[in-house]
Amino acid sequence: MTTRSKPDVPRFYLTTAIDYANGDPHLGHALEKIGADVIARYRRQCGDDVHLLIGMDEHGQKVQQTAAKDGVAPQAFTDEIAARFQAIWAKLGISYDQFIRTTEPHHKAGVQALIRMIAERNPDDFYERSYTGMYCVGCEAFKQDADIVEGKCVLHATRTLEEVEERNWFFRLSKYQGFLQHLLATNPSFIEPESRRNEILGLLAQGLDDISASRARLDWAVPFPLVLSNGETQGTYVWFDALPNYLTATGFPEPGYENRWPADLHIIGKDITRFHVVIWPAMLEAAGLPLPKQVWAHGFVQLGGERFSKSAGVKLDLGEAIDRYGADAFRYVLLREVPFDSDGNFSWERFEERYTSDLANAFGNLASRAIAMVEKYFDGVVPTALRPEAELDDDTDVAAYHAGMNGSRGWLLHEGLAAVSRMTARANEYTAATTPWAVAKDPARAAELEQILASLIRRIARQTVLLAPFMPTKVEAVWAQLGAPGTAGAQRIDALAELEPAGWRVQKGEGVFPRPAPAATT
RNA sequence: GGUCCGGUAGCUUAGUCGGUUAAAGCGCUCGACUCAUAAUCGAAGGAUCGUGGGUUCAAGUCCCACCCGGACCA
Repeated sequence: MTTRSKPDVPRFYLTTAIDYANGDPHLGHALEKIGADVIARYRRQCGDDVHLLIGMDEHGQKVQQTAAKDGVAPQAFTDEIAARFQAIWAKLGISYDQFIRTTEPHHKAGVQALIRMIAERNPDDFYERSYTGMYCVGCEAFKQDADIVEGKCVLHATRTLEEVEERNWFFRLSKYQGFLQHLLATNPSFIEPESRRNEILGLLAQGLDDISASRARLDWAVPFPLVLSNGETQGTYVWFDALPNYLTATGFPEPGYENRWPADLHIIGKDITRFHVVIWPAMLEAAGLPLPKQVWAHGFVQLGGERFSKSAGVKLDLGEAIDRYGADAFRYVLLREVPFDSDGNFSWERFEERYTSDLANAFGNLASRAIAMVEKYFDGVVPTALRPEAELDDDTDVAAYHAGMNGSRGWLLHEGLAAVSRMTARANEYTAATTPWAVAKDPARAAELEQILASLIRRIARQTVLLAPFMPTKVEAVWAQLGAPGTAGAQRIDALAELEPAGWRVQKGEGVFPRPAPAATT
């Protein structure tokens, strides 16, 4: 065992899909990164040593062509795209620990090392094969007849298909079919949710074809380390370049990478499940490396009921969405509205409704009214009092929150938020039922009043901690108004019972979630 | 064309092994309250559970076909 920074702390290495450097970040990218960030923050608040990886996939013919069209070098082109992605992640508060780019020298060396490792361990796994077909530059793939209309690819009608014969390195994926079937049979949670696992099982049952690992005419790529028999050196094909980023990010093949690898969780979109659950484990197995513990495929966001797409003009300006009520509100609404295990919808209308009802009216106003009463009746100092029994009702929801957040039943972040919402509603009901403003009028009921307000502040403090992974900035404003020590984000999220607000000096300030102006409705 | 997933009140969803009047939130309507961000609390209304068959004493919940949406593969 080599040393690591925090030897006695459970580590948690999670990754997101690297994004293709051929356009701007959009809502779909944001959903994945926000979800991953929430999980990362949650685990940090559970005390884990978390490493969140995010990055860019920067090679490929399409990038090269787009750059050429813009009259810039590919590296300069991807530098700018990467900067734009990073700017958005910063704006969204994504707490990534590492940002990998596949054009980094270390990544390129790592990809080559992995390929060589496979070739040494399993000399038959890479072989040469020639192939003839219609090649679409847009797809960077050969197309079948069904996808060709009038000599053009149906997905890229503006580009001309080329008939191409080429000799490539192939990877013997078919050899790993049994291995993969065994993997999913013995370790079903390797891919979740279940619907995605079924998809892969169906795919495996149909049988696997070998896949191409290198491509001709692929200049903007990692040079494939094996030379073809005709002396040609080709570029490494996309998946052999992109997938290993999770591994090369740990320092592979340099010593010490085992401290991080294998990853605990790959978070990806449902469209690339196949690559992460079939090709990637097969590559690792071929190289004799450990497999990641789990792949989680989230769904897609639709926009206003329509499929998100650049070409159809159905898109949402991320910057505008963030500026509306701030990054935190956007993070909250997105994860509340879109189930993290399936598809969901996002619209400005829902955004307004969610923000107003959940954050401004329910949670924001709850904090506001409780803090105001502590100021008014107790000069701002939270009284000491025994917990009312009614507070125990929250325990079920706290448990439901953790169940949604810790992956035990899948990564159901929306259920975590729903649980907090129920706690907020319960606190408002409690306030209405106990009527502290009426109790305050009777000096004989002082003890009762103390209990009510201590309970309310304690509940709000708990909810604030539970919300911290979702709204890292806003919760600190609430935390400060509660007069709580330290920061909400530093609180152990799995030790809420220890939160005791007696003696805190509250201070009411500006509403943390101001109600939108009536005219703001779109 | 094949595989997989989804189609439940205006909207978003929950409905575990099939079993009493199909549940919740938001929105809408009415009532209450006044500590609070015209917020909150309570109540009411609102669903032929995509369509058509079938199995069953009993189906949103199982089977078949079809329609619609999505993803992947070809």
